[in-house]
Amino acid sequence: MLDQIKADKTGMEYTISSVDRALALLEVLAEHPNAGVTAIAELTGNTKSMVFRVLFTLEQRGYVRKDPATRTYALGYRTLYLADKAGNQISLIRVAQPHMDRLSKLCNENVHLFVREGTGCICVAISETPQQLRLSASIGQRSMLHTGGAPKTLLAFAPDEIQQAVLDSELPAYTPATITDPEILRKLLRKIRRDGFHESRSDKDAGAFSIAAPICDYSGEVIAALSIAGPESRLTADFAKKCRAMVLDFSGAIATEMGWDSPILASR
Amino acid sequence: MLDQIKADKTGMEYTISSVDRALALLEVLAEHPNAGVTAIAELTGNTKSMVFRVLFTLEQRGYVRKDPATRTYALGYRTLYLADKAGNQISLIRVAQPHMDRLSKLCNENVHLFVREGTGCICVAISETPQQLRLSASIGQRSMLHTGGAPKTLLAFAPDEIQQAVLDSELPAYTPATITDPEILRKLLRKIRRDGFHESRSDKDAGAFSIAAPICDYSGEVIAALSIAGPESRLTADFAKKCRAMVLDFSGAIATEMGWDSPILASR
DNA sequence: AACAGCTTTTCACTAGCTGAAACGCTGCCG
DNA sequence: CGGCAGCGTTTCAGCTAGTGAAAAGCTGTT
Repeated sequence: MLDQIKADKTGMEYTISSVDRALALLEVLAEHPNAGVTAIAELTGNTKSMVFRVLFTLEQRGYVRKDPATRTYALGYRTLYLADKAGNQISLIRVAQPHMDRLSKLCNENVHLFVREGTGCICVAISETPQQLRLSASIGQRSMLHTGGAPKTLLAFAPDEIQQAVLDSELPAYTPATITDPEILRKLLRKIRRDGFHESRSDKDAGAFSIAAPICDYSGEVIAALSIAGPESRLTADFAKKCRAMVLDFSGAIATEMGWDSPILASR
Repeated sequence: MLDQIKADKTGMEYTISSVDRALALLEVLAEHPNAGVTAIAELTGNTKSMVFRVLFTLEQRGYVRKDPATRTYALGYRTLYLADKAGNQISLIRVAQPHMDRLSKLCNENVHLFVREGTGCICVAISETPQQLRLSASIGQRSMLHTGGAPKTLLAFAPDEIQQAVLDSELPAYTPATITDPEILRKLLRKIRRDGFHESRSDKDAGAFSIAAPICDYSGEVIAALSIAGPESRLTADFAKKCRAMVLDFSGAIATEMGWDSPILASR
Protein backbone atom coordinates (compact mmCIF):
# COMPACT_ATOMS: atom_id res chain seq x y z
CA MET A 1 0.00 0.00 0.00
CA LEU A 2 2.69 2.41 1.01
CA ASP A 3 4.80 1.08 -1.82
CA GLN A 4 1.93 1.81 -4.15
CA ILE A 5 1.78 5.41 -3.06
CA LYS A 6 5.52 5.76 -3.32
CA ALA A 7 5.50 4.20 -6.78
CA ASP A 8 2.81 6.63 -7.89
CA LYS A 9 4.80 9.52 -6.58
CA THR A 10 8.03 8.46 -8.24
CA GLY A 11 7.14 10.05 -11.56
CA MET A 12 6.21 13.27 -9.85
CA GLU A 13 9.44 13.51 -7.91
CA TYR A 14 10.39 16.93 -9.21
CA THR A 15 7.05 18.29 -10.24
CA ILE A 16 6.21 21.73 -8.88
CA SER A 17 2.55 21.33 -8.12
CA SER A 18 1.57 24.97 -8.52
CA VAL A 19 3.14 25.09 -11.97
CA ASP A 20 1.51 21.83 -12.92
CA ARG A 21 -1.84 23.11 -11.76
CA ALA A 22 -1.44 26.30 -13.78
CA LEU A 23 -0.79 24.27 -16.93
CA ALA A 24 -3.81 22.11 -16.17
CA LEU A 25 -5.90 25.26 -15.83
CA LEU A 26 -4.69 26.51 -19.21
CA GLU A 27 -5.75 23.26 -20.80
CA VAL A 28 -9.15 23.38 -19.16
CA LEU A 29 -9.53 26.90 -20.53
CA ALA A 30 -8.57 25.60 -23.98
CA GLU A 31 -11.49 23.19 -23.84
CA HIS A 32 -13.93 25.49 -22.05
CA PRO A 33 -13.54 29.02 -23.37
CA ASN A 34 -15.24 31.90 -21.59
CA ALA A 35 -15.60 30.17 -18.26
CA GLY A 36 -15.69 32.10 -14.98
CA VAL A 37 -13.71 31.51 -11.80
CA THR A 38 -16.37 29.35 -10.19
CA ALA A 39 -16.92 27.20 -13.27
CA ILE A 40 -13.21 26.53 -13.64
CA ALA A 41 -12.87 25.80 -9.94
CA GLU A 42 -15.57 23.17 -10.23
CA LEU A 43 -14.13 21.69 -13.42
CA THR A 44 -10.69 21.31 -11.91
CA GLY A 45 -11.54 20.62 -8.30
CA ASN A 46 -9.58 23.65 -7.08
CA THR A 47 -10.78 26.30 -4.67
CA LYS A 48 -12.07 29.55 -6.13
CA SER A 49 -9.26 31.56 -4.57
CA MET A 50 -6.72 29.23 -6.10
CA VAL A 51 -8.22 29.54 -9.57
CA PHE A 52 -8.49 33.29 -9.22
CA ARG A 53 -4.82 33.62 -8.35
CA VAL A 54 -3.58 31.30 -11.06
CA LEU A 55 -5.69 33.08 -13.68
CA PHE A 56 -4.42 36.41 -12.38
CA THR A 57 -0.85 35.24 -12.88
CA LEU A 58 -1.54 33.84 -16.34
CA GLU A 59 -3.36 37.01 -17.33
CA GLN A 60 -0.47 39.23 -16.29
CA ARG A 61 1.71 37.45 -18.81
CA GLY A 62 -0.95 37.41 -21.52
CA TYR A 63 -1.61 33.67 -21.56
CA VAL A 64 -5.24 34.22 -20.72
CA ARG A 65 -7.53 37.14 -21.49
CA LYS A 66 -10.19 38.31 -19.12
CA ASP A 67 -13.34 39.80 -20.53
CA PRO A 68 -13.96 42.60 -18.03
CA ALA A 69 -17.67 42.76 -18.89
CA THR A 70 -18.57 39.13 -18.28
CA ARG A 71 -15.57 38.39 -16.03
CA THR A 72 -14.86 35.25 -17.95
CA TYR A 73 -11.53 33.98 -19.20
CA ALA A 74 -10.19 32.62 -22.50
CA LEU A 75 -6.76 31.79 -23.86
CA GLY A 76 -4.64 34.87 -24.53
CA TYR A 77 -2.48 36.04 -27.39
CA ARG A 78 0.75 35.07 -25.72
CA THR A 79 0.01 31.41 -26.42
CA LEU A 80 0.26 32.29 -30.12
CA TYR A 81 3.73 33.63 -29.55
CA LEU A 82 4.96 30.42 -27.98
CA ALA A 83 3.51 28.28 -30.74
CA ASP A 84 4.95 30.51 -33.44
CA LYS A 85 8.39 30.16 -31.89
CA ALA A 86 7.89 26.43 -31.36
CA GLY A 87 6.83 25.98 -34.98
CA ASN A 88 9.97 27.71 -36.15
CA GLN A 89 12.15 25.74 -33.76
CA ILE A 90 10.73 22.48 -35.01
CA SER A 91 12.09 22.54 -38.52
CA LEU A 92 10.02 19.54 -39.48
CA ILE A 93 6.82 21.57 -39.22
CA ARG A 94 8.24 24.53 -41.09
CA VAL A 95 9.40 22.23 -43.88
CA ALA A 96 6.31 20.04 -44.02
CA GLN A 97 3.53 22.64 -43.91
CA PRO A 98 3.76 23.89 -47.54
CA HIS A 99 3.98 20.31 -48.84
CA MET A 100 0.97 19.37 -46.75
CA ASP A 101 -1.02 22.31 -48.08
CA ARG A 102 -0.30 21.26 -51.65
CA LEU A 103 -1.14 17.64 -50.91
CA SER A 104 -4.46 18.42 -49.28
CA LYS A 105 -5.42 20.61 -52.26
CA LEU A 106 -4.41 17.83 -54.61
CA CYS A 107 -6.40 15.05 -52.96
CA ASN A 108 -9.18 17.11 -51.39
CA GLU A 109 -8.81 15.39 -48.05
CA ASN A 110 -7.30 16.34 -44.71
CA VAL A 111 -3.57 15.83 -44.39
CA HIS A 112 -2.06 15.20 -40.96
CA LEU A 113 1.47 15.08 -39.61
CA PHE A 114 2.23 13.03 -36.50
CA VAL A 115 5.32 12.56 -34.38
CA ARG A 116 5.92 9.92 -31.75
CA GLU A 117 6.51 10.92 -28.15
CA GLY A 118 7.34 7.95 -25.94
CA THR A 119 4.63 5.33 -26.31
CA GLY A 120 2.13 7.81 -27.71
CA CYS A 121 1.96 10.27 -30.55
CA ILE A 122 0.91 13.84 -31.25
CA CYS A 123 -0.59 15.52 -34.26
CA VAL A 124 1.72 18.47 -34.95
CA ALA A 125 0.35 19.89 -38.19
CA ILE A 126 -2.84 19.72 -40.19
CA SER A 127 -3.88 20.93 -43.60
CA GLU A 128 -7.63 20.88 -43.94
CA THR A 129 -9.77 20.34 -46.99
CA PRO A 130 -12.66 22.75 -47.43
CA GLN A 131 -15.01 19.78 -47.93
CA GLN A 132 -17.90 19.69 -45.51
CA LEU A 133 -17.50 16.04 -44.62
CA ARG A 134 -14.01 15.63 -43.26
CA LEU A 135 -12.12 14.18 -40.36
CA SER A 136 -11.81 16.67 -37.56
CA ALA A 137 -8.54 16.52 -35.69
CA SER A 138 -6.76 19.16 -33.75
CA ILE A 139 -3.15 20.11 -33.41
CA GLY A 140 -1.50 18.97 -30.21
CA GLN A 141 -3.94 16.12 -29.80
CA ARG A 142 -2.31 13.05 -28.29
CA SER A 143 -3.26 9.52 -29.19
CA MET A 144 -2.11 5.96 -28.68
CA LEU A 145 0.07 4.17 -31.19
CA HIS A 146 -2.04 1.07 -31.93
CA THR A 147 -4.85 2.69 -33.89
CA GLY A 148 -4.93 5.01 -36.87
CA GLY A 149 -2.80 5.05 -39.99
CA ALA A 150 -0.09 7.48 -38.93
CA PRO A 151 0.23 6.21 -35.33
CA LYS A 152 0.65 2.59 -36.45
CA THR A 153 3.20 3.69 -39.02
CA LEU A 154 5.17 5.48 -36.29
CA LEU A 155 4.94 2.38 -34.12
CA ALA A 156 6.17 0.18 -36.97
CA PHE A 157 9.34 2.22 -37.24
CA ALA A 158 9.81 2.85 -33.51
CA PRO A 159 12.71 1.28 -31.56
CA ASP A 160 12.11 -2.26 -30.33
CA GLU A 161 11.72 -1.30 -26.70
CA ILE A 162 8.93 1.13 -27.55
CA GLN A 163 7.16 -1.45 -29.74
CA GLN A 164 7.47 -4.00 -27.00
CA ALA A 165 6.14 -1.61 -24.37
CA VAL A 166 3.11 -0.82 -26.53
CA LEU A 167 2.47 -4.46 -27.39
CA ASP A 168 2.69 -5.34 -23.70
CA SER A 169 0.27 -2.62 -22.68
CA GLU A 170 -3.50 -2.56 -22.71
CA LEU A 171 -4.76 -1.98 -26.28
CA PRO A 172 -8.24 -0.46 -25.93
CA ALA A 173 -10.67 -0.96 -28.81
CA TYR A 174 -12.16 2.25 -30.21
CA THR A 175 -14.15 0.46 -32.90
CA PRO A 176 -14.85 -3.21 -33.68
CA ALA A 177 -11.99 -3.01 -36.20
CA THR A 178 -9.34 -1.95 -33.69
CA ILE A 179 -6.54 -4.49 -33.42
CA THR A 180 -6.31 -5.52 -29.78
CA ASP A 181 -4.30 -8.72 -30.18
CA PRO A 182 -0.55 -8.03 -29.74
CA GLU A 183 0.47 -10.85 -32.06
CA ILE A 184 -1.72 -9.70 -34.92
CA LEU A 185 -0.48 -6.15 -34.40
CA ARG A 186 3.13 -7.33 -34.40
CA LYS A 187 2.62 -9.01 -37.78
CA LEU A 188 0.96 -5.88 -39.16
CA LEU A 189 3.90 -3.75 -38.01
CA ARG A 190 6.27 -6.03 -39.89
CA LYS A 191 4.13 -5.61 -42.97
CA ILE A 192 4.13 -1.83 -42.63
CA ARG A 193 7.92 -1.81 -42.40
CA ARG A 194 8.10 -3.97 -45.49
CA ASP A 195 5.58 -1.91 -47.50
CA GLY A 196 6.88 1.48 -46.44
CA PHE A 197 3.32 2.78 -46.01
CA HIS A 198 0.07 1.81 -44.30
CA GLU A 199 -3.60 1.98 -45.11
CA SER A 200 -5.97 1.73 -42.20
CA ARG A 201 -9.76 1.74 -42.11
CA SER A 202 -12.21 2.39 -39.30
CA ASP A 203 -9.85 1.18 -36.61
CA LYS A 204 -9.73 4.50 -34.79
CA ASP A 205 -12.79 6.39 -36.02
CA ALA A 206 -15.55 4.29 -37.53
CA GLY A 207 -16.13 5.16 -41.18
CA ALA A 208 -12.78 6.87 -41.63
CA PHE A 209 -9.69 5.84 -43.57
CA SER A 210 -6.10 6.93 -43.26
CA ILE A 211 -3.21 6.29 -45.64
CA ALA A 212 0.12 7.03 -44.05
CA ALA A 213 3.83 6.96 -44.81
CA PRO A 214 6.90 7.53 -42.64
CA ILE A 215 9.27 10.49 -42.94
CA CYS A 216 12.99 10.04 -42.27
CA ASP A 217 15.52 12.68 -41.34
CA TYR A 218 19.13 12.91 -42.54
CA SER A 219 20.16 9.97 -40.36
CA GLY A 220 17.51 7.68 -41.76
CA GLU A 221 15.58 7.63 -38.51
CA VAL A 222 11.80 7.87 -38.83
CA ILE A 223 10.83 11.17 -37.23
CA ALA A 224 7.23 11.58 -38.33
CA ALA A 225 4.35 10.11 -40.31
CA LEU A 226 2.29 11.86 -42.95
CA SER A 227 -1.28 10.79 -43.61
CA ILE A 228 -4.19 11.48 -45.89
CA ALA A 229 -7.40 10.89 -43.98
CA GLY A 230 -11.08 11.18 -44.72
CA PRO A 231 -14.42 9.38 -44.84
CA GLU A 232 -14.31 5.83 -46.23
CA SER A 233 -17.27 6.69 -48.44
CA ARG A 234 -14.94 8.65 -50.72
CA LEU A 235 -12.21 6.00 -50.80
CA THR A 236 -12.75 4.17 -54.08
CA ALA A 237 -10.15 1.58 -55.10
CA ASP A 238 -8.86 3.99 -57.69
CA PHE A 239 -8.61 6.89 -55.25
CA ALA A 240 -6.86 4.69 -52.67
CA LYS A 241 -4.23 3.81 -55.25
CA LYS A 242 -3.71 7.48 -56.05
CA CYS A 243 -3.48 8.35 -52.36
CA ARG A 244 -0.83 5.72 -51.76
CA ALA A 245 1.24 7.18 -54.58
CA MET A 246 0.69 10.76 -53.39
CA VAL A 247 1.44 10.17 -49.73
CA LEU A 248 4.68 8.35 -50.63
CA ASP A 249 5.58 11.09 -53.06
CA PHE A 250 5.03 13.88 -50.55
CA SER A 251 6.52 12.11 -47.52
CA GLY A 252 9.57 11.53 -49.70
CA ALA A 253 9.73 15.18 -50.67
CA ILE A 254 9.56 16.30 -47.04
CA ALA A 255 12.20 13.74 -46.06
CA THR A 256 14.47 14.92 -48.84
CA GLU A 257 14.15 18.48 -47.64
CA MET A 258 14.97 17.23 -44.15
CA GLY A 259 18.25 15.87 -45.48
CA TRP A 260 17.31 12.27 -46.24
CA ASP A 261 18.93 11.23 -49.49
CA SER A 262 18.05 7.69 -50.39
CA PRO A 263 14.57 6.26 -50.84
CA ILE A 264 13.18 4.39 -47.87
CA LEU A 265 12.68 1.25 -49.90
CA ALA A 266 16.11 1.35 -51.51
CA SER A 267 17.20 -1.95 -50.06
CA ARG A 268 14.23 -3.87 -51.43
CA MET B 1 10.19 54.01 1.23
CA LEU B 2 7.87 51.39 2.62
CA ASP B 3 5.10 52.93 0.57
CA GLN B 4 7.31 52.60 -2.46
CA ILE B 5 7.79 48.91 -1.87
CA LYS B 6 4.11 48.43 -1.21
CA ALA B 7 3.25 50.35 -4.37
CA ASP B 8 5.60 48.19 -6.39
CA LYS B 9 4.09 45.08 -4.95
CA THR B 10 0.50 46.17 -5.58
CA GLY B 11 0.44 44.87 -9.14
CA MET B 12 1.85 41.56 -8.04
CA GLU B 13 -0.61 41.12 -5.21
CA TYR B 14 -2.01 37.84 -6.46
CA THR B 15 0.83 36.58 -8.59
CA ILE B 16 1.98 33.07 -7.80
CA SER B 17 5.69 33.43 -8.21
CA SER B 18 6.46 29.84 -9.15
CA VAL B 19 3.90 29.96 -11.94
CA ASP B 20 5.20 33.31 -13.10
CA ARG B 21 8.73 31.97 -13.12
CA ALA B 22 7.67 28.95 -15.15
CA LEU B 23 6.11 31.21 -17.78
CA ALA B 24 9.26 33.33 -17.84
CA LEU B 25 11.31 30.18 -18.40
CA LEU B 26 9.08 29.19 -21.31
CA GLU B 27 9.64 32.56 -22.89
CA VAL B 28 13.38 32.35 -22.43
CA LEU B 29 13.27 28.97 -24.11
CA ALA B 30 11.30 30.50 -26.97
CA GLU B 31 14.15 32.95 -27.56
CA HIS B 32 17.00 30.55 -26.79
CA PRO B 33 16.18 27.13 -28.16
CA ASN B 34 18.33 24.15 -27.22
CA ALA B 35 19.70 25.65 -24.05
CA GLY B 36 20.79 23.48 -21.13
CA VAL B 37 19.90 23.79 -17.46
CA THR B 38 22.94 25.86 -16.57
CA ALA B 39 22.53 28.26 -19.50
CA ILE B 40 18.89 28.89 -18.66
CA ALA B 41 19.73 29.32 -14.99
CA GLU B 42 22.22 32.02 -15.91
CA LEU B 43 19.87 33.71 -18.37
CA THR B 44 17.07 33.92 -15.84
CA GLY B 45 19.00 34.34 -12.62
CA ASN B 46 17.53 31.20 -11.09
CA THR B 47 19.38 28.39 -9.39
CA LYS B 48 20.12 25.27 -11.39
CA SER B 49 17.91 23.12 -9.19
CA MET B 50 15.04 25.53 -9.69
CA VAL B 51 15.38 25.51 -13.47
CA PHE B 52 15.72 21.75 -13.49
CA ARG B 53 12.50 21.29 -11.57
CA VAL B 54 10.50 23.79 -13.57
CA LEU B 55 11.67 22.25 -16.84
CA PHE B 56 10.86 18.82 -15.46
CA THR B 57 7.32 19.98 -14.74
CA LEU B 58 6.91 21.65 -18.13
CA GLU B 59 8.31 18.58 -19.87
CA GLN B 60 5.86 16.24 -18.15
CA ARG B 61 3.04 18.19 -19.74
CA GLY B 62 4.71 18.45 -23.13
CA TYR B 63 5.36 22.20 -23.09
CA VAL B 64 9.08 21.64 -23.46
CA ARG B 65 10.97 18.81 -25.11
CA LYS B 66 14.23 17.52 -23.77
CA ASP B 67 16.79 16.18 -26.20
CA PRO B 68 18.13 13.21 -24.22
CA ALA B 69 21.38 13.16 -26.18
CA THR B 70 22.45 16.76 -25.63
CA ARG B 71 20.31 17.29 -22.52
CA THR B 72 19.05 20.55 -23.91
CA TYR B 73 15.51 21.86 -23.96
CA ALA B 74 13.23 23.42 -26.57
CA LEU B 75 9.54 24.30 -26.74
CA GLY B 76 7.30 21.25 -26.95
CA TYR B 77 4.33 20.28 -29.07
CA ARG B 78 1.80 21.08 -26.40
CA THR B 79 2.32 24.79 -27.04
CA LEU B 80 0.92 24.17 -30.53
CA TYR B 81 -2.21 22.74 -28.99
CA LEU B 82 -2.84 25.84 -26.89
CA ALA B 83 -2.32 28.18 -29.80
CA ASP B 84 -4.54 26.15 -32.08
CA LYS B 85 -7.32 26.35 -29.52
CA ALA B 86 -6.66 30.04 -28.90
CA GLY B 87 -6.77 30.76 -32.62
CA ASN B 88 -10.14 29.09 -32.87
CA GLN B 89 -11.44 30.85 -29.78
CA ILE B 90 -10.44 34.21 -31.14
CA SER B 91 -12.89 34.45 -34.00
CA LEU B 92 -11.15 37.53 -35.35
CA ILE B 93 -8.08 35.49 -36.27
CA ARG B 94 -10.10 32.68 -37.79
CA VAL B 95 -12.04 35.16 -39.88
CA ALA B 96 -9.12 37.37 -40.86
CA GLN B 97 -6.52 34.78 -41.83
CA PRO B 98 -7.91 33.81 -45.26
CA HIS B 99 -8.47 37.47 -46.16
CA MET B 100 -4.93 38.27 -45.12
CA ASP B 101 -3.53 35.44 -47.21
CA ARG B 102 -5.34 36.74 -50.27
CA LEU B 103 -4.25 40.31 -49.59
CA SER B 104 -0.59 39.41 -49.20
CA LYS B 105 -0.68 37.47 -52.45
CA LEU B 106 -2.34 40.40 -54.13
CA CYS B 107 0.13 43.06 -53.04
CA ASN B 108 3.23 40.90 -52.61
CA GLU B 109 3.99 42.38 -49.22
CA ASN B 110 3.60 41.19 -45.64
CA VAL B 111 0.20 41.66 -44.10
CA HIS B 112 -0.11 42.03 -40.33
CA LEU B 113 -3.02 42.03 -37.92
CA PHE B 114 -2.69 43.84 -34.59
CA VAL B 115 -4.93 44.13 -31.56
CA ARG B 116 -4.59 46.58 -28.71
CA GLU B 117 -4.02 45.30 -25.19
CA GLY B 118 -4.00 48.09 -22.62
CA THR B 119 -1.54 50.75 -23.67
CA GLY B 120 0.35 48.39 -25.98
CA CYS B 121 -0.46 46.16 -28.88
CA ILE B 122 0.23 42.67 -30.13
CA CYS B 123 0.65 41.21 -33.57
CA VAL B 124 -1.81 38.32 -33.68
CA ALA B 125 -1.60 37.12 -37.28
CA ILE B 126 0.79 37.46 -40.18
CA SER B 127 0.64 36.51 -43.81
CA GLU B 128 4.08 36.60 -45.35
CA THR B 129 5.13 37.37 -48.88
CA PRO B 130 7.67 35.01 -50.38
CA GLN B 131 9.77 38.03 -51.43
CA GLN B 132 13.28 37.95 -50.07
CA LEU B 133 13.28 41.54 -48.86
CA ARG B 134 10.43 41.82 -46.39
CA LEU B 135 9.63 43.05 -42.95
CA SER B 136 10.17 40.36 -40.38
CA ALA B 137 7.70 40.35 -37.56
CA SER B 138 6.58 37.56 -35.33
CA ILE B 139 3.25 36.58 -33.91
CA GLY B 140 2.73 37.47 -30.29
CA GLN B 141 5.24 40.30 -30.49
CA ARG B 142 4.25 43.22 -28.31
CA SER B 143 4.93 46.82 -29.23
CA MET B 144 4.09 50.34 -28.14
CA LEU B 145 1.24 52.31 -29.67
CA HIS B 146 3.05 55.44 -30.82
CA THR B 147 5.06 53.97 -33.71
CA GLY B 148 4.13 51.89 -36.72
CA GLY B 149 1.10 52.07 -38.97
CA ALA B 150 -1.17 49.57 -37.26
CA PRO B 151 -0.30 50.57 -33.67
CA LYS B 152 -0.98 54.27 -34.33
CA THR B 153 -4.24 53.35 -36.01
CA LEU B 154 -5.25 51.36 -32.94
CA LEU B 155 -4.27 54.30 -30.74
CA ALA B 156 -6.30 56.71 -32.87
CA PHE B 157 -9.44 54.68 -32.24
CA ALA B 158 -8.70 53.78 -28.61
CA PRO B 159 -10.78 55.16 -25.72
CA ASP B 160 -9.75 58.63 -24.50
CA GLU B 161 -8.22 57.38 -21.27
CA ILE B 162 -5.90 55.03 -23.17
CA GLN B 163 -4.89 57.78 -25.61
CA GLN B 164 -4.24 60.11 -22.74
CA ALA B 165 -2.18 57.53 -20.87
CA VAL B 166 -0.04 56.92 -23.94
CA LEU B 167 0.37 60.63 -24.70
CA ASP B 168 1.38 61.23 -21.09
CA SER B 169 3.94 58.43 -21.12
CA GLU B 170 7.50 58.38 -22.35
CA LEU B 171 7.53 58.09 -26.17
CA PRO B 172 10.89 56.57 -27.08
CA ALA B 173 12.26 57.29 -30.55
CA TYR B 174 13.15 54.19 -32.57
CA THR B 175 14.22 56.19 -35.62
CA PRO B 176 14.71 59.90 -36.34
CA ALA B 177 11.18 59.88 -37.80
CA THR B 178 9.48 58.62 -34.63
CA ILE B 179 6.97 61.12 -33.29
CA THR B 180 7.95 61.90 -29.72
CA ASP B 181 5.97 65.10 -29.23
CA PRO B 182 2.56 64.35 -27.66
CA GLU B 183 0.91 67.36 -29.33
CA ILE B 184 2.04 66.40 -32.82
CA LEU B 185 0.94 62.86 -32.15
CA ARG B 186 -2.45 64.01 -30.91
CA LYS B 187 -3.01 65.91 -34.14
CA LEU B 188 -1.95 62.92 -36.20
CA LEU B 189 -4.41 60.70 -34.31
CA ARG B 190 -7.20 63.11 -35.17
CA LYS B 191 -6.18 62.92 -38.81
CA ILE B 192 -6.15 59.12 -38.74
CA ARG B 193 -9.67 59.08 -37.29
CA ARG B 194 -10.78 61.46 -40.02
CA ASP B 195 -9.10 59.56 -42.86
CA GLY B 196 -10.04 56.08 -41.66
CA PHE B 197 -6.58 54.78 -42.51
CA HIS B 198 -2.93 55.63 -41.87
CA GLU B 199 0.28 55.51 -43.84
CA SER B 200 3.47 55.55 -41.84
CA ARG B 201 7.08 55.57 -42.98
CA SER B 202 10.28 54.71 -41.16
CA ASP B 203 8.94 55.70 -37.76
CA LYS B 204 9.35 52.24 -36.25
CA ASP B 205 11.80 50.48 -38.53
CA ALA B 206 13.99 52.69 -40.69
CA GLY B 207 13.34 52.10 -44.39
CA ALA B 208 9.99 50.42 -43.85
CA PHE B 209 6.46 51.57 -44.62
CA SER B 210 3.14 50.45 -43.23
CA ILE B 211 -0.33 51.25 -44.49
CA ALA B 212 -3.01 50.40 -41.98
CA ALA B 213 -6.75 50.50 -41.50
CA PRO B 214 -8.98 49.76 -38.50
CA ILE B 215 -11.38 46.82 -38.23
CA CYS B 216 -14.68 47.21 -36.37
CA ASP B 217 -16.83 44.51 -34.86
CA TYR B 218 -20.65 44.35 -34.85
CA SER B 219 -20.86 47.12 -32.26
CA GLY B 220 -18.73 49.52 -34.26
CA GLU B 221 -15.87 49.33 -31.82
CA VAL B 222 -12.39 49.13 -33.35
CA ILE B 223 -11.02 45.72 -32.37
CA ALA B 224 -7.98 45.40 -34.60
CA ALA B 225 -5.88 47.03 -37.30
CA LEU B 226 -4.80 45.48 -40.58
CA SER B 227 -1.62 46.60 -42.27
CA ILE B 228 0.39 46.09 -45.42
CA ALA B 229 4.04 46.56 -44.61
CA GLY B 230 7.29 46.34 -46.52
CA PRO B 231 10.44 48.15 -47.58
CA GLU B 232 9.97 51.79 -48.63
CA SER B 233 12.03 51.09 -51.71
CA ARG B 234 9.06 49.30 -53.25
CA LEU B 235 6.51 51.95 -52.27
CA THR B 236 6.00 54.01 -55.41
CA ALA B 237 3.29 56.66 -55.35
CA ASP B 238 1.18 54.44 -57.55
CA PHE B 239 1.66 51.36 -55.36
CA ALA B 240 0.89 53.38 -52.22
CA LYS B 241 -2.40 54.41 -53.74
CA LYS B 242 -3.25 50.83 -54.58
CA CYS B 243 -2.29 49.68 -51.08
CA ARG B 244 -4.57 52.26 -49.47
CA ALA B 245 -7.45 50.98 -51.56
CA MET B 246 -6.62 47.35 -50.88
CA VAL B 247 -6.15 47.67 -47.15
CA LEU B 248 -9.45 49.51 -46.81
CA ASP B 249 -11.15 46.97 -49.00
CA PHE B 250 -9.89 44.01 -47.00
CA SER B 251 -10.29 45.55 -43.56
CA GLY B 252 -13.86 46.28 -44.58
CA ALA B 253 -14.40 42.70 -45.70
CA ILE B 254 -13.10 41.33 -42.40
CA ALA B 255 -15.23 43.81 -40.45
CA THR B 256 -18.30 42.82 -42.42
CA GLU B 257 -17.70 39.18 -41.64
CA MET B 258 -17.31 40.18 -37.97
CA GLY B 259 -20.81 41.62 -38.09
CA TRP B 260 -20.08 45.28 -38.87
CA ASP B 261 -22.64 46.53 -41.37
CA SER B 262 -22.02 50.14 -42.29
CA PRO B 263 -18.85 51.59 -43.77
CA ILE B 264 -16.55 53.31 -41.36
CA LEU B 265 -16.64 56.54 -43.36
CA ALA B 266 -20.42 56.53 -43.79
CA SER B 267 -20.87 59.81 -41.94
CA ARG B 268 -18.52 61.73 -44.19
C1' DA C 1 -34.67 47.34 -1.27
C1' DA C 2 -33.27 43.05 -0.19
C1' DC C 3 -31.29 39.17 -2.23
C1' DA C 4 -28.57 35.72 -4.75
C1' DG C 5 -24.59 34.56 -7.00
C1' DC C 6 -20.62 35.83 -8.32
C1' DT C 7 -15.63 37.66 -7.86
C1' DT C 8 -12.26 39.63 -4.93
C1' DT C 9 -9.81 40.26 -0.55
C1' DT C 10 -8.06 38.95 3.88
C1' DC C 11 -5.60 36.04 7.08
C1' DA C 12 -3.20 32.49 9.70
C1' DC C 13 -1.09 28.03 8.96
C1' DT C 14 1.91 24.80 7.43
C1' DA C 15 2.72 22.14 3.11
C1' DG C 16 5.89 22.02 -0.09
C1' DC C 17 9.01 25.05 -2.51
C1' DT C 18 13.54 26.53 -2.18
C1' DG C 19 18.85 27.22 -2.29
C1' DA C 20 23.08 25.22 -1.11
C1' DA C 21 25.88 21.72 -1.41
C1' DA C 22 27.18 17.12 -2.54
C1' DC C 23 27.00 13.62 -6.04
C1' DG C 24 27.95 11.24 -10.35
C1' DC C 25 28.12 11.22 -15.07
C1' DT C 26 30.37 12.35 -19.63
C1' DG C 27 33.71 13.95 -22.53
C1' DC C 28 38.17 16.25 -22.88
C1' DC C 29 42.99 16.84 -22.42
C1' DG C 30 47.43 15.75 -20.81
C1' DC D 1 44.77 5.74 -19.55
C1' DG D 2 43.52 8.50 -15.75
C1' DG D 3 42.44 12.85 -13.77
C1' DC D 4 39.89 16.94 -14.28
C1' DA D 5 36.29 20.17 -15.51
C1' DG D 6 31.72 21.04 -16.37
C1' DC D 7 27.39 19.65 -16.53
C1' DG D 8 22.89 17.62 -14.92
C1' DT D 9 20.85 15.37 -10.98
C1' DT D 10 19.81 14.33 -6.16
C1' DT D 11 19.39 15.30 -1.36
C1' DC D 12 17.91 17.80 2.66
C1' DA D 13 16.53 20.95 6.33
C1' DG D 14 14.52 25.61 6.88
C1' DC D 15 11.25 28.79 6.29
C1' DT D 16 8.99 31.34 2.53
C1' DA D 17 5.16 31.80 0.04
C1' DG D 18 1.24 29.11 -1.49
C1' DT D 19 -3.00 27.66 0.41
C1' DG D 20 -8.20 27.03 1.98
C1' DA D 21 -11.78 29.05 4.51
C1' DA D 22 -14.36 32.62 5.29
C1' DA D 23 -15.75 37.23 4.88
C1' DA D 24 -16.20 41.28 2.13
C1' DG D 25 -17.45 43.62 -2.09
C1' DC D 26 -19.88 43.76 -6.49
C1' DT D 27 -23.62 43.40 -9.92
C1' DG D 28 -27.69 42.47 -11.75
C1' DT D 29 -32.39 40.62 -10.45
C1' DT D 30 -37.06 40.10 -8.61
